Amino acid sequence: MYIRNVLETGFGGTGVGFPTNINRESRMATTLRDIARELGISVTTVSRGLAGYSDVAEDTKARIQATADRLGYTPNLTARRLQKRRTDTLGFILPTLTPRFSDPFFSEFLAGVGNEAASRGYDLLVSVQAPGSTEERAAYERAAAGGWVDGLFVVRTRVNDERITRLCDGNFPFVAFGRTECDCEFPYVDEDSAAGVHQIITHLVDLGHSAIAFVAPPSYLMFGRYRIQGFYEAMAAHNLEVREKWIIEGDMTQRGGETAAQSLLALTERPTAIIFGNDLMAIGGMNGIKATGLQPGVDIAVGGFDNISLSSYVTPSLTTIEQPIYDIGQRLCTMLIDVINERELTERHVLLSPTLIVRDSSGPRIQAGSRR
Amino acid sequence: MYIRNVLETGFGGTGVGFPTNINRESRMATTLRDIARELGISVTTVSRGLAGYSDVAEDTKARIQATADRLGYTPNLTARRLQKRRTDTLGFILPTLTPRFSDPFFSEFLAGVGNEAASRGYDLLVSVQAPGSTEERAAYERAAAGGWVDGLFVVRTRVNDERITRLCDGNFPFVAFGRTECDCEFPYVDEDSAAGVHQIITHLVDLGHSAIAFVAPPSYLMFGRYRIQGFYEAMAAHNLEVREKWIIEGDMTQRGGETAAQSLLALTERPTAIIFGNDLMAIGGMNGIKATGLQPGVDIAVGGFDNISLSSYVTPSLTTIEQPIYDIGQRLCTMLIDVINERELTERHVLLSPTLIVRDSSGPRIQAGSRR
DNA sequence: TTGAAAGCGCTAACAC
DNA sequence: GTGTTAGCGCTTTCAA
Repeated sequence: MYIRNVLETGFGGTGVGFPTNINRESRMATTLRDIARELGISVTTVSRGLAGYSDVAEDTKARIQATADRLGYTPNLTARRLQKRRTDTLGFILPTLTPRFSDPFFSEFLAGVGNEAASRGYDLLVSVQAPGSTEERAAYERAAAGGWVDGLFVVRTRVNDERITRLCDGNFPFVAFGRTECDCEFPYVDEDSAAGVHQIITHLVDLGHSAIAFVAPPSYLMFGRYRIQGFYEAMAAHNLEVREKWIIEGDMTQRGGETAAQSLLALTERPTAIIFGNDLMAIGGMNGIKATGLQPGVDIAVGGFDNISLSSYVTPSLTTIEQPIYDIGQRLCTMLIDVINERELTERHVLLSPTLIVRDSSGPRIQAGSRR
Repeated sequence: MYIRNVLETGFGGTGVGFPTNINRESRMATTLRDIARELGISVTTVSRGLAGYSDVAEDTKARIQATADRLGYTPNLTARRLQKRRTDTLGFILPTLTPRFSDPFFSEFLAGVGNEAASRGYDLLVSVQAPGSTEERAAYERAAAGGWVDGLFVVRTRVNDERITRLCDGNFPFVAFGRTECDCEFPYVDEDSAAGVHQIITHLVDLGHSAIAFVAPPSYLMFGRYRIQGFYEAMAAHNLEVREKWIIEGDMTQRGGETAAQSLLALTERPTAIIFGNDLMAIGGMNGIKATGLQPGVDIAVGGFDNISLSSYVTPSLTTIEQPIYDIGQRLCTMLIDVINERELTERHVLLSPTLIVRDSSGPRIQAGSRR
């Protein structure tokens, strides 16, 4: 009726092109009611016809479908969500250390999650928040309150992760990439970081190294913790001395790796090999090494962690531990959807065995003590 | 009442711990009605009190707020959205060429958009779809139908971009990173790619190069088109001959750059310089060059495009054209929010001037004809 | 200053 | 098979 009036009293007279500001009006979406009115049947029947219920006559169904198509009907998701009390949306709160971050970790994870979500009919809501910030907490609070998203992905788990305790307390559906030391049980996928460090250290020892330094990920991150622990264990297992000066905490960025490498090389007693907590730092670190006039892979062995796609394209190519981020994203997505739908998970706790990728940066076999 | 029954007939008897499956129930969120009932006032008043309307008595307001806090009230966004007919959500359909993509472009853009969106109170809905696929089309169709998101970001615009024509036709709010050749007007931010190619070619010419090859971005992408055009123009401006064999279309990945470089070097008449359509290809390309025994930055000059954060960390460091992706994302986000709220944009069409970043890969000045 | 009523668009229980 | 009724949780006239 309202619309009728508008059309009838159009300023331009009939047949004359409307000014563009009419567009807003014309964008009024068709609803079930429009179809119902058009066909002279009830909204309910239209709803069920479209949903393919068996208790709707075949020919009514066909007529409904036809007018729906003609009118370009698309269901109003918001209304449907309100009614069904689920959003069919998965949430992902990206913990970015710096605002202008650019970590391949996230884009790869996003791809894995996103593809899987799309193919399962779920949307993905992404929020960018600094780890530990008030805003981050607020975002989790909002999620846990319900109605925002049906479930959450938690990545880069922290040693004492209040995000996770919060979600556990609220009994909100979520899955995590990584474990924690919190006292709660939740579904996760993680890579056995400690085992990864073991592998790379064994590799370096095999090559003749014993003076091995470690540029660790932040220790508040659970995988940082595991990698550091793994470092100590592996060194002990090989009867190697660990010098505290040879362990530096990095910030996961290239820049951080560069600085760390340089301060390591500025020591009077230099290591002959450096393991970096992630590939980004390793790549930056190799630059730092070059800047001091040494050659990574020749004068200093370098190892990374993650096997990001660029790691085979740097010079020297990076020896690293593979972490199948894309697959983990995909898998976590499947798990989360199962959790949301209260299906039993076949595996609630997945611990993946890492693979060592040997490339050039770890260099050839050396004679003990042959380095400067 | 329903719940009452459940509680009253609980199997365990009173005082006995409930089985964990009760949690689902306990997660029932507090609504306005709960607060209203608690206070013995109407839902309307609660709603307005919380919204801070001036026509609610100060002390009622305070009491409302207090119980809201106590009960841990969070508004049900879905209900609010249905009522307000806006989602406060921005959409971003990520066109990933390969499923397991890892393009720093996207994570940086996402960071820019995401931070801005968060600070403006908007959510970001991300969907991952192969460019040109049926699914991608469906996603845009759904968006244009309304109710899914309030506005869209379109990135990596295509020469003939049906996403854009669709959105224009439907008069749906969106902004684009890039222009198109479609016959419609829309708000965008773009970098002057042609000017960028000009700069890098001038730089190479200054260094003594004349045999310049180009590994172009896909020509269906608008910025690919511009960069190719820019290449021809700049070569013409410098009176340089363009050999068709020296122009190869790449796929924007490292692998693609590597292959392209190798086929270029396999020619009997080799270029002395190669410009790549983006940094990822340039990095891969440098690897391809090394694989044939030549040194990028010494035997062959290399230029990239984008200035991704890794480009200063590869060896040799990459001479490239800067593209401030993060800032563009931020700016586009502001624009989109303005479009959604029907505010006049100060600038509907932004064309940024690129900056040349000279590093090592373009090498030193050469004598004409001094290369093998 | 507060409340009753209507409605956003959809689905579902329950008649008929 | 189809329609009636109710309701998801919220906002917003309009009266009181």
